[in-house]
Amino acid sequence: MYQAVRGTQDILPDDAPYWRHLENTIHDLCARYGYRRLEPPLFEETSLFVRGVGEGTDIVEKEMYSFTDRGGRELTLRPEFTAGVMRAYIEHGMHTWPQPVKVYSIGPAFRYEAPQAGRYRQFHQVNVEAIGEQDPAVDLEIMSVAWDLYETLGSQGLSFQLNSTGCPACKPVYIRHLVAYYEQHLDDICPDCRRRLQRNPLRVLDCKVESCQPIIEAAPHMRQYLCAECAEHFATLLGYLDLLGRPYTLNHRLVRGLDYYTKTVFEVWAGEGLGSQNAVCGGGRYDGLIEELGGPPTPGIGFAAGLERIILTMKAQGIAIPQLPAPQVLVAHRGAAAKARAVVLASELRAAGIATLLAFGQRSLKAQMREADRAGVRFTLILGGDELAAGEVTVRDMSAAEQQRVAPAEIAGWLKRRL
RNA sequence: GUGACCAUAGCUCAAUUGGCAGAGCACCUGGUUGUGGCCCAGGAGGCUGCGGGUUCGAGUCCCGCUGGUCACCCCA
Repeated sequence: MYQAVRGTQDILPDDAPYWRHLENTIHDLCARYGYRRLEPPLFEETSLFVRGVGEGTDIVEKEMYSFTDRGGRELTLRPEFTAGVMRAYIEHGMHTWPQPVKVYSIGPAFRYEAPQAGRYRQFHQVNVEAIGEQDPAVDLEIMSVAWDLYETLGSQGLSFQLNSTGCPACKPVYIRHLVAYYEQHLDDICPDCRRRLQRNPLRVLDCKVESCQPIIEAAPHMRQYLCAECAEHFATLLGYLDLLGRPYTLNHRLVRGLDYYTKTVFEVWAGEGLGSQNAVCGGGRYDGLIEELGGPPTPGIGFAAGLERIILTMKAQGIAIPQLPAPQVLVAHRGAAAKARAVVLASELRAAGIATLLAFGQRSLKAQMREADRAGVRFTLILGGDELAAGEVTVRDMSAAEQQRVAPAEIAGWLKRRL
């Protein structure tokens, strides 16, 4: 028997209301902040992601769904959104638009990872970007969109983790000091950290091995090495956050897996429901990315949030979602002639804007009533020999268990007054 | 990619030292001639994830594969 490919899943009708509610919330929220939708394609040239995400990252090294198409192009299913959005910014000359260009995207992304709770190979993200403005107020705005998303949904127990990773002027200086510090403790750290020191030194900061913790605690912090510009940017952002009374946790160990981040980086951590995955949202500033991809020097900041993870936390916290409207009328019938009338009646009711179910087959009236009951409709319309002869329709109010005859021409109006 | 645990009906789970594969829910049909929910009766639904092995006999024991969950890793 076929089954969904490892790491992929079906969104079934019982879960669909969560998705719809979440997507509606995102669209409303982005509109409130003046972000417009931009949907890049699901796949791009592989080299775009290699350059954009970074050659040494896990994503590029071992997680991309890459393939060669029939024209010999090297393509990759997007593992994240930012690279594609930046490509679109450059390709469509958006640097000539009013800056910053504020856009968002919703859709699937693909990474070849070991699936577990809250982690899938096809997963969905909302991605929000503000491109072309370096003002820390933009950092604040991006973080506020993320904040408001969770606030609007009613999520509890979230924490905003915040750090600055500096810029090309100060980040390398810090890395040199960090490496120098760690080289004095080579015998005390775990093998993974010794490897990280070679490949991606910042990653030692989020090592979880017990014996590495004291080393990390005593390690130099990025913030001690921020250049004047980065320090001022960060201080201004913190001031804005304080003005709005937004709680955040300064986390000097927060480093992110994608190479393009500069200055502000942040994550939102969920309290429960995600197993060992705690990040429901991650983002930051990427002031060098567009230039790296062949565009003009352009600052930018954005974040991505995982929709599956948001829904998992919503369920874990029992967050209520709006009920989707269900059909309120079912048309039942007895006999071929009545069924023909029922087919027409159902069509007329839908045309009149009344969500209507038609009983299929020619099952007993009992079975059709049972179907109406399970569907939860308020009225069942019955068409049989008697109704045909009288030129009327029987309308049964399911909750009151009362019924009456109504003329077909009046039935739509009769129902509309009561629904 | 590494390690641990797990896999029985659509769902949640039973099945004695290895001895005929079951229940609840859900689904279908009935319980007089055209009426739902509650109740009663019946029915359908399984090559016990897949493939090998041990055995007179395997859902049960062994091996491999696939998938799920968890941890590592990483991230949304």
